[in-house]
Amino acid sequence: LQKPFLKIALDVPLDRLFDYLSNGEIARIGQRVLVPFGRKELIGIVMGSADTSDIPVEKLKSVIQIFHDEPQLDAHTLNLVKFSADYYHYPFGQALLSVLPARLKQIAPAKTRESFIYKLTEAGKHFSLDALNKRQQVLRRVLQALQTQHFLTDQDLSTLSATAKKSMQTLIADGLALAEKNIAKKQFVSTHSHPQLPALNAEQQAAVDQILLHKNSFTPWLLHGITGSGKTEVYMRLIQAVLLPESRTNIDAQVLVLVPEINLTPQLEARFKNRFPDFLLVSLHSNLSESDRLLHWQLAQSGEAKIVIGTRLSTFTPMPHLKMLIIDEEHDASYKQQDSMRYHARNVAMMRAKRLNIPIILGSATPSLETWYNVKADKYQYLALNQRAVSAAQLPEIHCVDTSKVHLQQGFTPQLLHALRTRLARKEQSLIFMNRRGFSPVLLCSACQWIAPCTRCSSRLVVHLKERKLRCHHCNFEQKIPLQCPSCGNPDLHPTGLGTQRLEETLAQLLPEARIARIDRDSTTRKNALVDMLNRVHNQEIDILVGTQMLAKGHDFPNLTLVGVMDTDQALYSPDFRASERLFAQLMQVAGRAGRADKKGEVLIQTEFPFHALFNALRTQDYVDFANAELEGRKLVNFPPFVHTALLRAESNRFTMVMQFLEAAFAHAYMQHQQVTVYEPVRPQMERMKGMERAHMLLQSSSRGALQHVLKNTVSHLRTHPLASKVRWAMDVDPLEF
DNA sequence: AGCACGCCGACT
DNA sequence: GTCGGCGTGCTC
Repeated sequence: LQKPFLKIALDVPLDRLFDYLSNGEIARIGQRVLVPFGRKELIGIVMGSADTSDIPVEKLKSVIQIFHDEPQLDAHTLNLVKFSADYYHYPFGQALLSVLPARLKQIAPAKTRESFIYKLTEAGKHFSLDALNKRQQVLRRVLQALQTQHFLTDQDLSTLSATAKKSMQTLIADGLALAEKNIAKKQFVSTHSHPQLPALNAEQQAAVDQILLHKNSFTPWLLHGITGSGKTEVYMRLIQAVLLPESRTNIDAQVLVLVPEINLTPQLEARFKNRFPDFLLVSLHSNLSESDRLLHWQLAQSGEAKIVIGTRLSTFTPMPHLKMLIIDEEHDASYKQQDSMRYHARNVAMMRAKRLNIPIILGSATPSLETWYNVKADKYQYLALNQRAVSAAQLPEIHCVDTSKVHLQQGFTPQLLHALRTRLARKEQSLIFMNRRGFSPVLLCSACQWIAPCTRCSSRLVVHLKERKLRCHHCNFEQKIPLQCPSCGNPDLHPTGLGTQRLEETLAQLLPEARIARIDRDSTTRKNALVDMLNRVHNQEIDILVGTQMLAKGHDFPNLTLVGVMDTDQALYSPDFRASERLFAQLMQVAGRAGRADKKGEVLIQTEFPFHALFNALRTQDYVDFANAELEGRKLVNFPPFVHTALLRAESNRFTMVMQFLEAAFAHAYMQHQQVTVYEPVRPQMERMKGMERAHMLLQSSSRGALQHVLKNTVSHLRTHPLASKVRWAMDVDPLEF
């Protein structure tokens, strides 16, 4: 680009590009630049050039620096971000800059950390340790390590000794060792030998064959496999086929695997690394340090990393040779970004696959209804894995226990207690699962029914007995437990409701001989606490596990044969129309924890509604039945996925401003298009949050195009509205929660 | 969003 | 006398 005016995208909430004078150097589209902006300097991305500018020339500033030595963002990535920014009605510049790792948004030129691997020279190989002075201990150890391990990384050295790097420099100076600059091999090379591939069952083989028949064109697949049916093995076979094609035409292929935002990433990563020792694999998630994040991102962008495993934030990572997309647990809610650009990673990935004309595989045991709807509409191809890959493993038996008909002992039915005692006697493990929502213990006054509220949120404070504190789970506000009721002065205040803490204590009382561990957000805040706890479970040091969602995923406990589900009834009749979909997915997952090895599992669900359709479908582990019925219900009341929705969210410390803003939006959007229904602004369940008053306005249409049209007009109108800068607002397209 | 400029109240 | 409150307006 040699034209005099450059169009630059910047990380500012103004939905336009900014014109700058070229500094005379040749800039390319997608290149990183440094420009003056107001009183500051900002990093921007070159989006184009022009011979003219709408801004008077005297107001234009000049580009400060063009980062010539860096690779620029490719056209596909730029287009994908452009599409997403339009679809989610978010300023393009902010969307684009958010794709970059934070290091690239800083002014200092991004330096890739130099790293080396160290080897012995020929002289070093024949060097005898006896020639060393007795006091040169570190030197001796480094040499010894080199002679046994062929090469060492910087990381190896630092674990060897704090001064090992110095010793290595001595060895290099003496000509005994040499350093090879090699980013890629640094911490990624695995010394494992090729493992024996596990045999595929017929369904797995069919899935692999089918997908590979269409591996060179855009084909969305739903891989529907129950827990333990071997979805991951199917992914790995596909990756292998894409990275190592028989007709070596694709030698530069890359694969992106998206996973939910939970701590199973390290396990999955290890499994993939072990399977593909010859391919550079990198991960991208929020727990990486900034420098690792940059390094991994650059390795993906350069094409050196062949496999990228990442959470939602890696959706837009540039990958020049991307040949296949895999979305594991595609129904997981963590794929939806809940702030800034509120994109859905699965849907963006779908668009990415379409534009690249490559296959995309959505894997799940309990697909989202949206995906199921697309399967039924023949938009996605359907593949089922109905057998557990370990053939000896059996499905658990699922029973409901009617809590309305029996006497409860502190929340427990006699049946569940009996089942727990049986496992204790048999030295098997049990899991007590509860849905956190609404069943945390609150502080209740026995005289006037006062319940301790949060002053900043419309929620109740949760009792934490061990810390003797009340805490808000939304804003982390804390206070001491009051000695008497602030409303009537009654000193008799007690915790009510079944929190996990109370559950743990109750169980300890009822089953004093049991060794109990509680796993939830409070008990696992310490680093490694979760890992320690899981290890204790594996070592049979725990009889009963008590916990929330965290337990439902990814952990395999061979000796666990009973799952008790405490109380989930509020989700059955929740005002949130997705609550039952989530509950079903959760219970399917937690049921999968029971009896994974050769021991048959049992699941006991305590409920007042044992004949609810959801439990019927669960008993037979029949997702298809459940999904069809649920879809039918959504169709009757015209809910997603039968209509497309968008939610204009707004909040401010002053409620009247929120409403004024939303009323203005309503007036503008209402009756703008006959196919789009606009609802009056209303307050959400959580009307107040962190001291902010909230409200929102729903827009809905059976036509995505019509809805987009109204959203576009409304958002651009709102951007110039005087209240837009006083109210915090966001357009949430395809919202998950209302 | 930042970050300025700008005009009115309680402080060494 | 000034330090600082946050209202308004701009950024190529």
